[in-house]
Amino acid sequence: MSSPSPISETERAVLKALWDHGPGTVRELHTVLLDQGATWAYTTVQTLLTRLAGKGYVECGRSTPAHVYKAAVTLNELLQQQLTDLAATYCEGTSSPLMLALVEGGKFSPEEIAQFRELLDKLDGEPPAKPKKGGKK
Amino acid sequence: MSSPSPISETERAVLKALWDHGPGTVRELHTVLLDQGATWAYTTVQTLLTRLAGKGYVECGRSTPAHVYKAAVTLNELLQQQLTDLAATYCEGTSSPLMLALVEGGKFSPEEIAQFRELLDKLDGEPPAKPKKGGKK
DNA sequence: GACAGTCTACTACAATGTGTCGGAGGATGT
DNA sequence: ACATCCTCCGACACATTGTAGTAGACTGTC
Repeated sequence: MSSPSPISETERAVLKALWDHGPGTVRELHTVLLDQGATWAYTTVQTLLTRLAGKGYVECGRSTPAHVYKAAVTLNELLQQQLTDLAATYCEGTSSPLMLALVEGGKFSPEEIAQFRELLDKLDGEPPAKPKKGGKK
Repeated sequence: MSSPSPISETERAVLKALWDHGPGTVRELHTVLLDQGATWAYTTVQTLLTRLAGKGYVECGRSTPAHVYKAAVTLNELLQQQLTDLAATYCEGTSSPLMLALVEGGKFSPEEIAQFRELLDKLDGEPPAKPKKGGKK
């Protein structure tokens, strides 16, 4: 079920490079990463990419001459996954404790708070895509 | 500081037992866990407890005859820590992307949404609980 | 068609982290 | 003093992670 393979530190760095830089070949990503200060060998990046692909976080386009890798998940999706995982792990799947902790722990600016309100409004307005009967509104 | 030692699956189970059951000795916790279906040996629980203590998640009261262990963090604190960690890892420390993902991903009930609004109101009302000196702009 | 350069696939390996305990030796109650 | 119960330390196999080398397929160019 929801056993999202964990992403390690280094794998994350590669995934981020993919997000920032967009799809690319091993060589391209390797260059990008070196520019960012990494010191890995070409093959290391390749391994990382392969592992990431194995875990489903990136896709590998089999083109010529070199494979092109691209992120298979967005940052937002990844966050959602992690959050879901947290909820499952600690709160029997419910998310409200997370929300509580987030609001309590995160120091948000008034602007952000306002933004969140809008988010909530939107949620309220158009519930899920499934029209639950009894529009209790 | 920001390197909260990770808690493993099994360690988490023990921590949960501590939360649910309250402070207790190794033997007590062991019993509780067996009841919950675990099949660990007494010493396994002990190891887990020790590791948890080493990581700072539980405290060990040196009483006679057996040490009494108790959780050193609450669920909420742990969640906050994990959330902070997530934010640091993926969003350069900002929490709003998390909020966004949470709201988008979590299917909240109208009641919960209303509850969140209240939370936000509270935040809004009494902003900086800590008067940071030197009004950093 | 042979060569040099580029790629991918496969393999390796040490360092950690995890899951699981066993046994030695000290403290305790009777 | 004896039977217990407890803690401390050490152990071990297995999975994951970080890091990379090598062999062999491909390809564009004389």
